[in-house]
Formats: sequence, C-alpha cells, structure tokens
Amino acid sequence: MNAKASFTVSCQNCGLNELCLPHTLSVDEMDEVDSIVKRGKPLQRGEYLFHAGDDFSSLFAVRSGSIKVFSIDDKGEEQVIAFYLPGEILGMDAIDSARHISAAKALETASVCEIPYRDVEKLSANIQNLQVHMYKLLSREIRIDQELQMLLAKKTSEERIGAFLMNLSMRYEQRRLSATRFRLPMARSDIANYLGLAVETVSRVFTRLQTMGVLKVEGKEIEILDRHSLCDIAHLKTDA
Amino acid sequence: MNAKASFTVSCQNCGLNELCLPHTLSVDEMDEVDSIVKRGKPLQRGEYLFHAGDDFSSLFAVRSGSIKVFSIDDKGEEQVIAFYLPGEILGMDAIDSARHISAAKALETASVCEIPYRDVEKLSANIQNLQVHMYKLLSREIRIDQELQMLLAKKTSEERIGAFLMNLSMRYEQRRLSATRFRLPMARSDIANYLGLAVETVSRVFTRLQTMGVLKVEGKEIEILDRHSLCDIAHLKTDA
DNA sequence: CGATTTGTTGATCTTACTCAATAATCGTGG
DNA sequence: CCACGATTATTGAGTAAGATCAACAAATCG
Repeated sequence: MNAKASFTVSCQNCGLNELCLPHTLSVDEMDEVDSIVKRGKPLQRGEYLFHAGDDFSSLFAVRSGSIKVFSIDDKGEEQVIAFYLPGEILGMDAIDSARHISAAKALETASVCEIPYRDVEKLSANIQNLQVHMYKLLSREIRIDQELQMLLAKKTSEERIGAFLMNLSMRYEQRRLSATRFRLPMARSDIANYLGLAVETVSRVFTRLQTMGVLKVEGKEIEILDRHSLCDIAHLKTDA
Repeated sequence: MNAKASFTVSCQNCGLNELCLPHTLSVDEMDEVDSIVKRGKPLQRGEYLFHAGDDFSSLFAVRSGSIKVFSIDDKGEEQVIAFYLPGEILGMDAIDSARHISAAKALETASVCEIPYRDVEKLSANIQNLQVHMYKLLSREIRIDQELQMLLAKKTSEERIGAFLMNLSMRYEQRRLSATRFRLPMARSDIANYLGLAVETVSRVFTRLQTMGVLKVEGKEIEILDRHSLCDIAHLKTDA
C-alpha cells in the first residue's frame, strides 16, 4: 500500500510515470528519483523551454499542456520534430552532443518538470532498474522516430493525417483522457510542417474526413466519429 | 602504450570503436567489454541477421560489409529504415519492446559482432563510463533519425540524394576510407525506398548530378567530383 | 552464354504545392 | 463586453515535382 501510494504521488506530481514505470522501482528508489526532479514554473504559450544551441543539462517531463520541439533549417524555415504531451519526456536527443540542436516551445500554458541529466547518470548507475528503464525510454524514442520516417517516406496526405490523429488519440487514451474527443494544441501549420505537407492540404484532408463522416472538426476541437475507418485510412495494423 | 594497444585491438577486431570510444574506458574496462563481444560468423549477401518479430537479445556491431534494416508495411511493402556501415551499431530500436520490429539483412558479404544485451546492461551498471557511452549512442541514433525525418518532410529529390551521398561520404571518411570514391553497397531501389522516392527518380537525379559534373556514377561506383557543390545541392550547413 | 534482375530513359498522369481570395478565430485594448 | 486588427484556417484555380507505366539497356549470375 505504501508503495502504491508513493507511485501515485510520483505520477500526479510530475508525470514521472514515464520515467518510473510502476513495479520496476522500490518505494525508496522512487523517492530518490523524485528527489532529483525539480518542479518547473509554468510556461506561457510561446515561451521557450530551451533554444537551439543551448547547453544540454536536463531532460524535461511534461506535466500539463504541450510542447513543440523544432529546429530551424538553412533557409530559416521552422522544422517541427515532435509534439510532447503530458507524461512524456523530451530532450533525449541532446545527450550525445551535450547541446540542444532543436528548440522547445510551449504550445499552450504548460507545466514541466526538470530532471537534471547529471543526476540521472549518477542515480541510474546505482539503481539498476532506473538504468534499464532509461535504455528503454531512449530506445522507444528511436522506434517512434523510425515510425514517423516510414510515414513521411511512403504515405499519402490522408494516411499521414489519419495516422497523426490516431497517434494523438492513443496517447491521450494512455493518459486516461478521451481517445475520441480532444483539442489539438498545435496550429494547422505545425501539423503540416510536422507531416511534411502544406497547410492547405491539412485543411482539405480535415474537410474531406469530415465529409466522409469519420471526423468532426470544429477549429481545434476534434471528435473521432469512426475510429475503425480512421484506422483503415491511416493503414494501421492496430485497430479500434 | 598498453592502453593504446588495447584500444587498437578492440577497434580492429570488431568495430568496437563505436561502443568504446578512445580515452573513456581504462584498459581493464576495455578488456571486460571485449570479453562479452562474440565474433560473428560472416553473413552472405541476402542473409538475415534477424527477422521482424524475433526476440531481441543482442546489439550488433558491423565489422565489415553493410547491413540494411527494414520493416514490412501493411501491404507487404518493404520500408528501408537504415543502412549500417562498418563500425556502426544496430538493434537499439528493439530494446524497449524486447522484440525486433524490423529485419536486418546483409547487402554484401558482411562480418558482424554480437553484443549480448543482458551483458551490456550488467556491465554498464558497473562501468559508469560505459553507461554514459550507451546513453550517448542511443541519443545519437535519435538525432540521426530526426535528421532523416527533416529530410523526408521538406527536401526535394535532389536535396535528398545530395544529403544521402554526403552522409555516406562523411561516414566513410570517419572510418578512414575515401570520402570521394566509394561503392554504394545497396541497390537503387533501396536508396529510393529509404529516401521516399521512386527508383526512376533516383536514377534521373544521379544522371543529372553527373551531367552537372558534380558526380561520376558508374553503376554502384561513385566519385564525388565537386564536394562543395554537392553540399550546396544538399543544402547542408556543413561543407567540404 | 542465355536468363533474370537491376538500372536508365521517355511519355503521361496524379498528388499535393503554390498563389490568391475569403472567412473565421483570437487577442487586445477601448 | 465589444470592436478592431492580426493571425489562422478554408476554399478554389492553376502548376509543378515526382510517380507511374512502358520500353529498352546493362549488369549479374548460374
């Protein structure tokens, strides 16, 4: 019971369920991990968590709100790399070079916990399960990036949007939020940029999916009316 | 001197310079790492290192030759995820799920070392520097994947091919091989698949780059005649 | 050396981009 | 709270980059 309580506290305070999966750490270990996490001040919409070129010193766990990670290409164009939702961890791409190549910006009011990386290194050297978990976290990020690669290399605009919405849906569901009704925290232009499409194409596909009765779109509010069809459109193995 | 000698041995025997960067591990630690690495039997062209769905148990270091990693999509289409050259490590995407989602196949006769993952976990818990290095390795893979994402999301066919060739060139250079003359170990169809293009487009861009005098293409033999122009075409910040 | 696979080139077609105009939404200050 | 300007989203028309289809050439392999 004590263990359960501690886990719940971790979860609710800083989205650490991602960093500390249930049952892998003891209560004491969990407390140790908790102790290195700094409660972050809330970010306002548009505020930066870090900029490209900044020294890397911490990972960040999103507690609430959402964060856009992007870099700027040679022509000064923004390149959206990822969106992070509550419970997710960002910054892992900067470990190798010890420098952020991309920037992170709040898409809406957001609260973020800072996890000093030196402490993660130190602690994970002592807590075997934390090390194992860190390897998995990093590995998962690789797999997610590879899936996006495949999306960008081969899929049509409809498949991209379908897969994107299903992906958001599943991530919200994991966080015990509605899988069928949610608010898109990002602008159409961010979605387009992320999926390698033009804004107009995103708009058109939304309209088309709505006409097909698969989706209800009201600005940023999304309702998935036909999860099964959306999966088909996205050509996902996974199904509702 | 002893240290140097040991490092050299590690390097030459199994491409472990990737796993064990110089100066981060002591001679003894290096020996320990060496001891867990299994010399692999050589693979023939077309042979599999692992299949999609296989249990994950090891990382692999390419000693010689080259390996193609790919998965099969819903329609049975191959999706090339990455090419691995001598000195590079593959398999890291499978740590999280403990199962390979993609397959790895030799593009030519190749020699590969097997690094049992359980041993990596155990050893890196004791050798802090190895843990630090593993984090970096995983983080680097994330960054590489993100760069490919950006390529696929925004770049033209010419930029993709240019960046692809420059990328190979730099990787060969790192391995002290010629940066300007090399043999493409993969088929045009693999390049096309990897870059999200049609085979015909790859062919045409090669021809065009040759006409421009940037490249000399003779089947799989490539000579970069004008590194600077190729960088420009690829829109890379990095330059010859 | 012939068969099969792999690569090149040409002609046509399609998807998604660009440009342009309009509509809706958001944020701010009166 | 409403009005205004600014940003963001939608829709339409025309265009272009790259895909597809098809034929042929070259390399590879048994």
